[in-house]
Amino acid sequence: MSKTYSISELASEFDVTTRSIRFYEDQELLHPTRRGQTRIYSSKDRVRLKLTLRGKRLGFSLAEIRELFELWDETRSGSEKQLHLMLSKISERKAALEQQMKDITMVQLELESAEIRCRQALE
Amino acid sequence: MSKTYSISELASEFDVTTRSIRFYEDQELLHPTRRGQTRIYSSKDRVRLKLTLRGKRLGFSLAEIRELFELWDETRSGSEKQLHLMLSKISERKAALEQQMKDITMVQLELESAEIRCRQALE
DNA sequence: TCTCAGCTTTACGTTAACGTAAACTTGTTT
DNA sequence: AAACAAGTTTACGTTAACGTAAAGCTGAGA
Repeated sequence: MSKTYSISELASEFDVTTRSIRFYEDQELLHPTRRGQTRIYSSKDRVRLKLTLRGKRLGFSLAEIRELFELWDETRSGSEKQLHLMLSKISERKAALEQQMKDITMVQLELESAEIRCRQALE
Repeated sequence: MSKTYSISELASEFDVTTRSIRFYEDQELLHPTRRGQTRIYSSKDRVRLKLTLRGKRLGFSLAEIRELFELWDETRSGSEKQLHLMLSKISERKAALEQQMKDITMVQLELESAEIRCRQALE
């Protein structure tokens, strides 16, 4: 038996509300089992939560994240068509991330020069 | 007289709707002048629109973007306090961007391995 | 003069991602 | 037994960032 987690453990570890975690389940990003009516999260669920939050920080919608999860799961048993779909989704994402990298670099430069301007204004 | 732009010029250049551009004005991100009732955008407005869209791609809210614009403008005439506030806002933003860089790198790695897995599944 | 593209304002509608409150169960401690 | 912490469902509320009519003004061309 590998490790399991309660909802509040995950909530405090990743600093999100239990409401959010349940909402992610509602959106089918997580699939905890139950002991009685209580949710039990596997380490797979934990990883998915981490990935979800990371995706959110990058501006992915929950629907997009879910789509990637599903495609990923289908990859094992995926038809050739599914696999090509996955590959195209992946390259979409990669392109978006490269654009973000560029954006970040630009904004960092702007922040640098803003900082210099501030420091000069302070003499 | 430096160059000016109509709303639809900017809309098509940056591939946003005129609705969005007017909304950004409503949120005080842009300050076009008028000729009659028609909006005239300066090249400063154009730059701000570009920065706004870049900020959005990075997950900044319009309110945050506006805050940075305002602080930036106040920097010229800013008191020492204002300048220090700006500096702290800047370092906040820089930290967030560094986190995003890390996130992107992680997700890129994951996408890479997903891609490899797909290609292997295709033989 | 008419029309028509392009601009305008006003204002209600929509979606995503939760927040918040109410009312309930279940296990544990006093 | 009583209370308390931690979990649950149900469901309405909220905010951001626009979408989408509806209805009107305005200058250039046929």
